[in-house]
Amino acid sequence: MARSGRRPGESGARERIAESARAAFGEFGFDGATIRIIATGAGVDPALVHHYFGSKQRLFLSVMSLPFNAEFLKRQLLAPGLTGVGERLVRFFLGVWDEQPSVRPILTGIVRSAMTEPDAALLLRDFLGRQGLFQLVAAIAPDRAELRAVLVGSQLIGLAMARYIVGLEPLASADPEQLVASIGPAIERYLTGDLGAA
Amino acid sequence: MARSGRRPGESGARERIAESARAAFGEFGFDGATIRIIATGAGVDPALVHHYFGSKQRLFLSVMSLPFNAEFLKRQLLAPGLTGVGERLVRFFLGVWDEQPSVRPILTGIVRSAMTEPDAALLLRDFLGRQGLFQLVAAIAPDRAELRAVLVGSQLIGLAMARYIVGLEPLASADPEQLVASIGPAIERYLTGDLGAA
DNA sequence: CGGGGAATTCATCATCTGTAGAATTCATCC
DNA sequence: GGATGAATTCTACAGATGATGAATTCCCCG
Repeated sequence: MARSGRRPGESGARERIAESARAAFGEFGFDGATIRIIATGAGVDPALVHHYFGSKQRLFLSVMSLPFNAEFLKRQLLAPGLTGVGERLVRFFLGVWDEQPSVRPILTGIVRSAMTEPDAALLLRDFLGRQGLFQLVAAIAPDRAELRAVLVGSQLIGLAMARYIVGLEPLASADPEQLVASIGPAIERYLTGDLGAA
Repeated sequence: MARSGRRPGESGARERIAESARAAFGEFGFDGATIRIIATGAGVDPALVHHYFGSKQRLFLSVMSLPFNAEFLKRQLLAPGLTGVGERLVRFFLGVWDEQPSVRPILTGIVRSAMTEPDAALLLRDFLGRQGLFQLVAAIAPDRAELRAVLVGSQLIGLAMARYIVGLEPLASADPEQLVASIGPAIERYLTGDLGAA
């Protein structure tokens, strides 16, 4: 008579929860994405979320990790030489946001949550700093690589915020190649140019 | 015996609530800043907040308006001519964040809240777009002023996020003049340079 | 000196939040 | 085929949150 208990067949509930969580974190941020919203999105009882992931924080950290491959990026961006590396980086960055439906909620979620959640801010710092961009920048310009990396990071994160989160026009609906041509040279200067006195 | 009722003398409660609200919104964002936190910060009962401002949203909008004076900025930045206008804009921008203790929580609050609160996103769009930066940019470069304005805005907002909200090193503790020298030319190119094909 | 209105607080509501524990159902292994 | 354990749900709690309405106290004007 009761409807509790295990359901027959393979359910894949855990993966459905993870996907629903990514979507919710991406749309509403850490605070706005409630466990009940996530559970409903996965067609599942809220308690099951805790059963699998323990707490909301652990759920966030388990599910929102970025598949960032610095080695691959280095090869991809530096193969044609140094000239045009700024354009290529912007093109790659926009491509990830525009064309990869699985990665986008992770990125928006991290950015949205980093404003208020220290854990998310840590993820963002890692991506922009030592664990992420820095690896790439150090291979291009060893001198003052930290400063160059965060300058590039600040422009890229500002671009993402304006285009994808705040929806600032005409940035939000600009043609990607227009942005590559506009922003690429600025990035390239951060990467290889003269940054002024220390 | 009861402690309710009006208190003797001038209290300035309304202004204390406004200030406490600015501080709380700046530190915790719209969602994190609860009415109780705001009331406690003002030394006041939570109901008084509603008495004066109606709802939390109206409180936010009443209290978080930016004193942005485009005319003053134009005169200030364009007086010495066009050369170096990028550096001057970055210097002015950093000066507002670094040196004006009253404006800073408003800025952090808008940025923090814009990630999840549509009203705050609107404020941010206004500041970066038609009502704000665009006024300045149009006076400098009439051609493609909208695009130039949002490009400048994206770099400035990214800088603010990295330096003041996420605390990304070495950006967070960099010397302002170092940042003026590093970022100013990029801004200047957005303002006056060639942005590539349309 | 009396009354109207503003300031302030109290008590409270309905709702939502993350989380925990117990109960129920199924799959699998011996 | 009974036992063990995992999957899933139910019920519930304790706390926080935004909001409301009534009560209380004071100021000011006549």
